[in-house]
Amino acid sequence: MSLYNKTELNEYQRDAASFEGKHLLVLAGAGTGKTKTIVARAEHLLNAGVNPKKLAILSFTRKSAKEIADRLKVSVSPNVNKSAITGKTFHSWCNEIMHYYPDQFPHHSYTPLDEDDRESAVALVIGKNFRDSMEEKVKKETIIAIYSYAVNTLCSLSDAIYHIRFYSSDRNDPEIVKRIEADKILFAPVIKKYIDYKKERKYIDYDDMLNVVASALAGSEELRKHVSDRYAYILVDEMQDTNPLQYKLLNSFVEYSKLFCVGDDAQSIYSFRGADFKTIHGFTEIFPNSEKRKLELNYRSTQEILDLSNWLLEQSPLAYDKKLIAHRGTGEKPNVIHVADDWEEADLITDDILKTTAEGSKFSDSLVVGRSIWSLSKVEGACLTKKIPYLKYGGTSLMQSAHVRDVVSAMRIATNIYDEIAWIRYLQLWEGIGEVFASRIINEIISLDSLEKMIAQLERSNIKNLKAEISGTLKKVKELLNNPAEAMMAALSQMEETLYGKYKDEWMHRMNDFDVLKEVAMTTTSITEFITEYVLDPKVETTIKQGREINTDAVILSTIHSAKGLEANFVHVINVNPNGYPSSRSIKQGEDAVEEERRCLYVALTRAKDRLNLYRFTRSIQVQQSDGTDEASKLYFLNNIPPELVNIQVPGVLDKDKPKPNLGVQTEADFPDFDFG
DNA sequence: AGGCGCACTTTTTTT
DNA sequence: AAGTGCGCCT
Repeated sequence: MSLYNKTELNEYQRDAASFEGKHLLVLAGAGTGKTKTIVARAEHLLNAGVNPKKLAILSFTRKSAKEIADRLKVSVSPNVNKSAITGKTFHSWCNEIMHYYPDQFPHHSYTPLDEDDRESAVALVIGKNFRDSMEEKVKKETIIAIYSYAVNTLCSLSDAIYHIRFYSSDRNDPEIVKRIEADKILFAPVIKKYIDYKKERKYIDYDDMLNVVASALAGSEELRKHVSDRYAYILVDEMQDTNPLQYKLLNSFVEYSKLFCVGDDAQSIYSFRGADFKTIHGFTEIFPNSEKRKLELNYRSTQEILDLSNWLLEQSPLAYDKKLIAHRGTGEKPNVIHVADDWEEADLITDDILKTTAEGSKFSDSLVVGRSIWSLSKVEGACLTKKIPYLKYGGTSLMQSAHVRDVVSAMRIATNIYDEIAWIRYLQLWEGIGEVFASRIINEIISLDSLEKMIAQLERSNIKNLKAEISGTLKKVKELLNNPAEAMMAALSQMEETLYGKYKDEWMHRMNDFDVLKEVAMTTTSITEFITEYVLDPKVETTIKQGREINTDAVILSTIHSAKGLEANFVHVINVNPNGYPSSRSIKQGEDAVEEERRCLYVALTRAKDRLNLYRFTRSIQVQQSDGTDEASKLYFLNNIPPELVNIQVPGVLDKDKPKPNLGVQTEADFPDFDFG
């Protein structure tokens, strides 16, 4: 069981895990035992008598944070309090800190806004009149991208505008400088209004959670001392994805806590959230009293898989200085498989999965990855028809789907009556109430100081056939503030008829999601806590039962981003086509974006232990051959792939080699008769 | 004027 | 799956 005491660690991993100095960065390539080392470090500390509550185990995503905590619980000695071991995201950690120090953080009780809510809030702030008064249409997505980039990278509005809108242009070009200034005049008032709006309505967005805590800690030595005492040891996974705002947060712990960070610059794929993979190289300069270690021996894959991965990085103009060496030795060459379309692709993949399971492998030995969760839909369909159980990682979670948001909106109103975004959604659900009526009603009630008064005013408004359920649901939920599961079921039963009208045939299917939601609700003690949980940790995995029990063996369908940290015997990477790797979008954005795409594909390739299959469309290759001059074809990552690195399989061509039956010779081409009668 | 249904397009990645 | 645009209905 114990990782640390047994011979499971190599000397480099053990050396890192038992580090005696202050701060350490472990630079570790894919498959070199990054998670193992961080788990061993935690175990080393716990064995030395450190209270598990004093460990902050952090990562960028929920999945990898949970992974470390789960593995630690298995390997740690039985006399350690396992319930105190938790993996946190930076966001959930900051939320926890706010709750420990409620006097320093009045924001601890604010309603958290997820990305969709934030879009709604910015749309409200822009407003129709404001939008019309502007010379050019201001898109809410642009405002959010600029604002979020500025907050996450601690940069000025001008720099953020440059980065989001004029990235590939010359920063000092007078024309660009002029356009940035013009944008500033346009965007600054909207951003100002959004910040004021959050304060007024008691909202807090994802970026605020980090920003509020990082700034408070930076500004108070007293607070830093207290919080550092609470988290004496900070372990950070996926350090290469850490953005400047998170560096600022960590920087408040360098005086009194010890940092232990692991990462791999070649796996940095979160620049859209402000991470810069080069920052990790400056670790020892940024944090005083720190050292660096390296792990280079790969335990996961065969050499053939690593040869292809290494080759991909070597093609980059950037020097990643990575050459993974397989401890396991050699195996099967990666396959590049040509398919006609994504239907054939899905068919081949699912056939392969069935073949491996027939030979004794588990479904979970297969992993299918794609650039977006949406691109995996054909594979999902094929799994359904062939009765292959699967789990989906990434993309829109169950809790962000429309029908769940509908029910949660009633719960949000009951806890924060000024939650305008929830009011808008809730009111528009009901027949006869659209955008205009909803905002008219909200204008009438939002300044009242209790839900009762709001409901009374609502009932006075002249909506014909005002349904009793509109106020009935809210009243019912209000009575159950400390029983989120009951409150949810009550809201659901009152709203069911209306929701059925909205979702029609889909409703029976969507309704099942509330069973999962109810279980989440039952682990919380108030609706406020439930809503925070809902935003910070929405249940992402959609379990498909397929006539089997939940949590049984299943194939994993995942985005590359969500697959980070995963591994599997058989890995299928779909749609490895020109215009996809790198994506045409990234080509427009310039070289840095293209390099991030390269790292994305690298992450995908290095998930495989024994067999790696890459799929690409035959037609996209033909297009490339007839016109090899366009940008997408030139940059395509599989161009000029040395033939000895892969097996290229072309099913159509193989068919041609089969001997053909003798069917006689048609001497003249003709068309069938057409009936003009 | 405002709501609603229908056809149509468009999807990165995560907290 | 969810957003957008358009025309019809109340």
